[in-house]
Amino acid sequence: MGLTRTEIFSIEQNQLATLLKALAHPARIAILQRILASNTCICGDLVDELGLAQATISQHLKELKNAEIIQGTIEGVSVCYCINPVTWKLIENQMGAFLGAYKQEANCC
Amino acid sequence: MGLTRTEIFSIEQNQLATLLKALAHPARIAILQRILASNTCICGDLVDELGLAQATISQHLKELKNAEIIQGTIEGVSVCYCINPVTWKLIENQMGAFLGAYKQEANCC
DNA sequence: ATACTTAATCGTAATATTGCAATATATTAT
DNA sequence: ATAATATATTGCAATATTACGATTAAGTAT
Repeated sequence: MGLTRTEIFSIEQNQLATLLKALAHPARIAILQRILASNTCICGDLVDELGLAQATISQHLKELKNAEIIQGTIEGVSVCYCINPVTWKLIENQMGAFLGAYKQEANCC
Repeated sequence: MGLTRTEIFSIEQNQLATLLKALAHPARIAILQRILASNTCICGDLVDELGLAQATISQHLKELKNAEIIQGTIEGVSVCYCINPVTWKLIENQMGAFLGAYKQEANCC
């Protein structure tokens, strides 16, 4: 026990949960907002700007990369990260469908 | 260590992260989809329909309630859950702003 | 009151996450 | 080749999450 029983849920449910989990940390939201702000890619400026240790930032970046939410390219001695447009679109679509399924009705509990 | 350093992030970043964390589990997504499907409220049908123990479902419901994503009303011997429209709208707005901030540019890494 | 039904809570084991110092790796500059 | 810079990885401690059996609480029926 103590392990999410992914086998009893649909691919889509697991996929959306995984994507949301990757987003569900203030540091990772801050990292993404930082990337979104300067549309051009960014690297270890994050370490200076967020107040977290370099190892911690690197770990969060790795998680975002694993989820394919961002992608990084080596640029000389530093690494440039940017949004993965495919996954971003996927999140928009999946979340749009999920959130949009709610039709507010009068008779509720 | 081992504890999220919420103090270095903005209220909004922490709030969005908390909401997404509450959504970021396939069981909770399944529960919400079940509630969304029959717009009217639901109770322990969830225990029968999802393949998880009653205690586990109850715990997931509690988390969704804590995040104010759902609300429950006692209805006789059972409990009826439904979406909290205020929080749902909040998620839509916050996620919309967050995801919408991405403008796909040609020159990226 | 007793039995029954439904849901919440408690306790616990297994696993995952978060954060960071220390170290390793890789690229650039001298 | 050596030094400097930037990022990744490792190891570890603290904490959180997930799942479930067992129990409790609270309402309904007999």
